[in-house]
Amino acid sequence: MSEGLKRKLTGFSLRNVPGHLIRRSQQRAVDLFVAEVGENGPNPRQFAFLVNVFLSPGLSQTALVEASAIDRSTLMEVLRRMIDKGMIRKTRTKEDQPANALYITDAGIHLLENAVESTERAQQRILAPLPATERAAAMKILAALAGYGGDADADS
Amino acid sequence: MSEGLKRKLTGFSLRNVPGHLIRRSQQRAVDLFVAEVGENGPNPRQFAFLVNVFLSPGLSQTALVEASAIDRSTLMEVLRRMIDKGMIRKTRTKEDQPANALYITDAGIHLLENAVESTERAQQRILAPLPATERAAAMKILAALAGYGGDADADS
DNA sequence: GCAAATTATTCCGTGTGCAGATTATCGGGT
DNA sequence: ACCCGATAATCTGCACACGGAATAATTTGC
Repeated sequence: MSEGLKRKLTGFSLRNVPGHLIRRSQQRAVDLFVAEVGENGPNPRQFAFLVNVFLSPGLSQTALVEASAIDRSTLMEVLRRMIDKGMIRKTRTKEDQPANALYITDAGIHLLENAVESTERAQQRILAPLPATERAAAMKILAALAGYGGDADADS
Repeated sequence: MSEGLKRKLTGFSLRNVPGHLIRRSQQRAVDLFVAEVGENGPNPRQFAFLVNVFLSPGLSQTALVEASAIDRSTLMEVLRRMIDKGMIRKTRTKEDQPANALYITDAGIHLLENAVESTERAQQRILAPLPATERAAAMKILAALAGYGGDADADS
């Protein structure tokens, strides 16, 4: 029964599967981020979130879910930890919706400040295997693969 | 204190951060995989693992960790589920190391057989946002970003 | 033949990711 | 004042991801 399968799969290599390459790239990107920013600093998700809250203080969680592409359930956990560590402040806005308004704290700003440089280094290292001339093209390709197709809205 | 930060971060967009684009691409790739292969079929990790076990029966978990790029701890869980569902069989090889030898079952082969076509469709859809002429270049770039640099060994 | 080094597996704790159900808060209609 | 619908947040359950510690099986040194 597996004869046809064998024929189809001999010579098969994960290295020719786009999804696999993307996953490996993601693993490597996170590794480099952590290596540059370090244990104490924010992780990639926290960094993205901190930036968004810094740039748009007072937004609700839902708004930030869209801005930072973190699932709402995941965000609950991430937020809890960031609030515990004092990077973010959450206040129930009585006036508005049943929504929370989120603000970055001074400690959060400090953390962000320290992380900006190393984050940039990490991003450079992510693209480092590519010749400098191809990096812009790579970014375009990644944007396409990420589903950012000719739109203007969505992420910040 | 945050004045310098503001200068550095105004105009900042996650869309210009390679790591973010890679993450989004990965999310999209998994979505497409699940959409094509369906609920009952294997997920991307299971598929990669099944193929590797099918092509190299009797390998140990450690060997397969390297082949399929799944962390050893994660593999424990993934394996447990696959064994529960009867896709994989595990036997303690008394002769060899303190290692387990893994084999795909008939049910696993059947599952794999059903998933091959839809997996291919999923991979095509992943690259679909790119013009056909750029897809080969994209694969090269992804391989580089994944850290597959000019080697020959490693993954199957 | 037995203790020690070696290697593979397993366990544990923490964190991300996501879908579905539930709860909380508000506005409006009556 | 009370119910209703809408929206935001929260909770629950499952799955992946990964490091470090503990455990099991084997081989080597003596």
